[in-house]
Amino acid sequence: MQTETLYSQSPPYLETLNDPQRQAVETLDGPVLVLAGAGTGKTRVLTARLAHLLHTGRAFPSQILAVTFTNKAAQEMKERVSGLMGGAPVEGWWLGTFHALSARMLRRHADLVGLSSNFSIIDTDDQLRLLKQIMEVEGIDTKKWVPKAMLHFIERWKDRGLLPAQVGSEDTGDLADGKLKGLYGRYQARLREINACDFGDLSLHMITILKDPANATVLADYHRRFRYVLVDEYQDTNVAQYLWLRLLAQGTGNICCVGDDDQSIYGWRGAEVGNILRFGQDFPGAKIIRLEQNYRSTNNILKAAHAVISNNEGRLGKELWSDSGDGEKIFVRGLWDGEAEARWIGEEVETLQHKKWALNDMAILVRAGFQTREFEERFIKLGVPYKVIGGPRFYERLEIRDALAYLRVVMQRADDLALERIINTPKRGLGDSTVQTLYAYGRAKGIALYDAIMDLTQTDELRPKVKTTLMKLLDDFARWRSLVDNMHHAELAALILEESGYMQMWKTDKTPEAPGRLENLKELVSGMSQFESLAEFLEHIALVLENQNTSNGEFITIMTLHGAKGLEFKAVFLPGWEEGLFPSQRSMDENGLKGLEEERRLAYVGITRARARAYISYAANRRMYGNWISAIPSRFVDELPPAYVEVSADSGVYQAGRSSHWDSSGFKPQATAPRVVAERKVMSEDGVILARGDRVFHDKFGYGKIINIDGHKLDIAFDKSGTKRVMDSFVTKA
DNA sequence: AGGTGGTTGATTTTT
DNA sequence: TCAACCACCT
Repeated sequence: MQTETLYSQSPPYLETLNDPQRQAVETLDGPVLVLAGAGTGKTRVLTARLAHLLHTGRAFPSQILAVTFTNKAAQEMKERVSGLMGGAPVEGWWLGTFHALSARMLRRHADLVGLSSNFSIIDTDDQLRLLKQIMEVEGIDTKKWVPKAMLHFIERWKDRGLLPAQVGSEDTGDLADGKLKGLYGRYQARLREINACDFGDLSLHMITILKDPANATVLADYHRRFRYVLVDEYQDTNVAQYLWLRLLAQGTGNICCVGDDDQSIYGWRGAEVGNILRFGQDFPGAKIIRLEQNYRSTNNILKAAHAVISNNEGRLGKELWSDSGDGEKIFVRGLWDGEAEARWIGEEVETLQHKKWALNDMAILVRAGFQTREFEERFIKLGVPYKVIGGPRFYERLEIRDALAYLRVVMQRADDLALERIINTPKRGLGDSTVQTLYAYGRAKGIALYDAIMDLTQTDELRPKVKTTLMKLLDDFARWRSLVDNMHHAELAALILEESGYMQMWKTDKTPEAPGRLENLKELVSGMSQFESLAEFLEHIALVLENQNTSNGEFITIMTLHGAKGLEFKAVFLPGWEEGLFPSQRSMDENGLKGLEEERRLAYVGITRARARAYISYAANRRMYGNWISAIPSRFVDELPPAYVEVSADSGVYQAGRSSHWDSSGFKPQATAPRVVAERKVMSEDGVILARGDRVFHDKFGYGKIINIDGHKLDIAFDKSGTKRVMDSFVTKA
């Protein structure tokens, strides 16, 4: 691709860009939305744009606010821009995730929302414990109202930028006996008391600060500071983040958002596709630039993906193309059951290996985590090395969280959640009842647990043994705290873990996990050295720590579709394309058309991960939660145009496409309602014509009666296994 | 404090 | 089906 430097007047980072890319880089003023389709060189544009701002002298690094969603993206941007700028590290700019940047700002203004600047950032686990405690105090039945579900509502309110007072009572309904709004208020108050924020608070508090006229100088200061705002993955922003961006970008109005509405797949955790769809209205005078030339996939793959996503209504619209030729068709395969599916994929993987394709070039992308098992079992049997991406992160591990809790209490004695976590770990004989007494006292006095212990150990209210233990614990913490400034934090951490008896606890533990946990603790301590201070380390743990993929070598990747966003593989396997599994029933039940469209975007993401080959499969029977479900192929399979796919099916399995003319009469799948088409003649396995009311026999479910006919799909009330939907070719007339 | 049986309920995940 | 959680028991 390296051509003559005929246009060498322009800086090198501009030369290899295509026209729209170049436009996206050079349109610096005013609001710009770059609609960057999959594989269209988004990162190149982002980094070139940053380089351009610096190169042209439009801005110093410190005048640029560049926001990403993940630390990985932030890191990559940092490295690549520095590469474009001739290797010099770019210092002093505001580049990071929404959360990290918000935290950085909030630490400067914490007092404006009643926090002090050393606030803790709590994770989901702590959030849940906190809410549960509040619910118990408020006398709400935590069986009937599951704290996790209640927390979900609170988080969605936060995502929408709503403070407790702004939540409409119609939003809460009878949730938690109609007390959820109040619980949200208590939850926020409690967070303030323990000087902590949850993730949502980071942006929420900043919005509160920035939009309060009393803090006009703070806002003005940021406006003066940030001349250019750049946002990656804009389709994943929630309303609070949108408000945050709008407030900060108001100064110059120079905001550039990059994203792809067709790849918005995080609606369930508050992302608002509407943000990107409404960009033109939200930022008047906005330029919209489309990147549609794809450098990743063949045209068959792009066209098939486009055909699927075209069924969505809420789109800005864009069609990818490539100059790399049509390539191979997508393989669509129907199989008998999940096991057959795994076997088939295993065979295809081996075939590709014989063709000298590397395992690292292949991935299996599933809708839900439980689907990985069948493939793991198969690959173990075949001796094919694989790796499942996902699962618990390092810092989510029990022992790491315990260790961090010790450090948190050292740093911030008001951190009740942390103290509660380790007060009796290792076992010190401080049971539930003791903790309850301490909490009750603290609540009554309105003081932190730590201070409650200080008070109560001065009295005779506690049993002597408990009192001594607590005094010893306070003593320990006081000593550790006194060492913070005089000792290297990694050493201090090791000392704390040793002196507290925490290390000893795992050394004496005889469970098989214990050695691994000790290993992790050592890793934690040694990993601390690369940070300046304990405070910086804790911030990093809370906001920045990545799941590192350290392992190398040859393996096929198994992961969820969500996890695959942004990645690409030469060959991609997409199993489980069945109604109910993908699109997920729950998604459709809970969010109707919106849910279905998000599932469809997920399908789009999946297909567009493939460079050269894509395999899509569905099983006619699948075991779910212990019983067999007969499944029908996903509607997304039907949405793949025959021209771009090669369809085949095991004998006895309904073949998508071939006989799909049954629904070719202008019939469009509906979002929520079951498909209903005119009743017509259908045939059993042996060619006998079936009608509603007929008794039939099914291999797995036994005898039953047809209660409804929908195309080739029959609703059958089985005598033993209830009503199920099966394909006509699976039954015989009884 | 530690073990057991019975119930429940079960996507997607970053920070 | 199966794992996680909790109430209850020893």
